[in-house]
Amino acid sequence: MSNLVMTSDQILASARNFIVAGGYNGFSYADIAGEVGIRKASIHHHFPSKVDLVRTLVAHHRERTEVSMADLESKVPDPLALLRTYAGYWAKCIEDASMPFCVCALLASELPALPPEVAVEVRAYFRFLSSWLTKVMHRGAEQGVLKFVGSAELEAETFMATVHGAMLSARAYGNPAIFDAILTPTVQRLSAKVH
Amino acid sequence: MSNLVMTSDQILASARNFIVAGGYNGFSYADIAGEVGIRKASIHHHFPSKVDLVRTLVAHHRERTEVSMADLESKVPDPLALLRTYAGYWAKCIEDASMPFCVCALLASELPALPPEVAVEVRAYFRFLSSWLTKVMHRGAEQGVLKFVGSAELEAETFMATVHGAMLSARAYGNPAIFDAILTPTVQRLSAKVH
DNA sequence: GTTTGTATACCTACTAGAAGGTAGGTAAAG
DNA sequence: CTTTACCTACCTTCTAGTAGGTATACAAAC
Repeated sequence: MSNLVMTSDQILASARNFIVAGGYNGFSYADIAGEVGIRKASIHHHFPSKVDLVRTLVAHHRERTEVSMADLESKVPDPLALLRTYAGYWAKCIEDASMPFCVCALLASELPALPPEVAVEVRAYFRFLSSWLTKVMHRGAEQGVLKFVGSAELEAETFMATVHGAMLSARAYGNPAIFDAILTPTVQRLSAKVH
Repeated sequence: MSNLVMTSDQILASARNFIVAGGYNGFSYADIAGEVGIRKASIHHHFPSKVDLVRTLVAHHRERTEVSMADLESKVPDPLALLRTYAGYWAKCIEDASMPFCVCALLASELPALPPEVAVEVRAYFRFLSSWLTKVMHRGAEQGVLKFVGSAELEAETFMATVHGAMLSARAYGNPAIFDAILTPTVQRLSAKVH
């Protein structure tokens, strides 16, 4: 049983890496089998179809993100510090190449060609992230630690867009540092202090 | 000859639509053949390999973008209006679904899995767009029509990231309006007037 | 405490179809 | 009579997915 969980986790981790590199159609069961060290048919034992595999992967990713965010909120109460920590988390993932792109952002880019079951999960991730950021923006404005012109919703959407776009630029330039170069001033601009 | 050009243009247009929907591995020669109304082998007559086809497509896209931008600069001299027009162009493409995503942005997202010949062209597009936006930012600051804290380069990178991220959000939400909702205030924020 | 049943985790071997690509032919235009 | 634009027919490799087998573990039944 513990062996099962290990292998299925290895399959999910391998699939995540492949998707982050090349999207839904950028990998095959044979690729994963080669990396994990099992046979193609064994992957079908854990995940009957490719759709099952990727749907599970995205659902788990969203659930883990939800837990991480709740965790972060309790540890880092200040909304500005929260945004800094969030941006810093991605900066680290990109810089050490452990997760050079958000798996959901990549899948979202090919959303029209995605199996519907996967598309649903991807949209759910975006909705969660957007609502979480909106909450943070709202709280920051209330506490007077964040300052912006539009609504909290709009500011959250703009922030999320900048994060995803900065990931893309880091990849296009082959320069991880550009992510932090964009995000640090973007977070700073939201600060109510100095200016 | 004119018949040839027409067909090869149809092939490129079809390939562009497929890539915009699902990326490099999201379509096949059979898909294009079906859409254009010719046989698979005929595509190989115009483009010997898939790499040739996509490399040509991206190269043409960059060249046309370069011409369009030069054109735009002569018609719209004001840097702020230039940014507004650029954002408005994409807003229109997304809203009428004629080009709901930038083909180079999509390919950039799967850059690590792309054939090197294609990757080179995609990076060239990003470098061009970045340098063009930097030029616009620089000129805008000189003329006193644009105002920002960091360097023109950084502001250009941030703007480009926001554009690409806003495209992604529009796609993820299935809501074209979110692009304009993000971009209009983003451009406005760069204006030296009012605030 | 063997035996028997059942589930898990993997395997080899296979299938049908789709992938990119080739060989070689035809019809028309210059 | 050569080039262009297209075709049919084919090839090889890869694709997701299936069928059916084996080894192991952990039970309950005798």
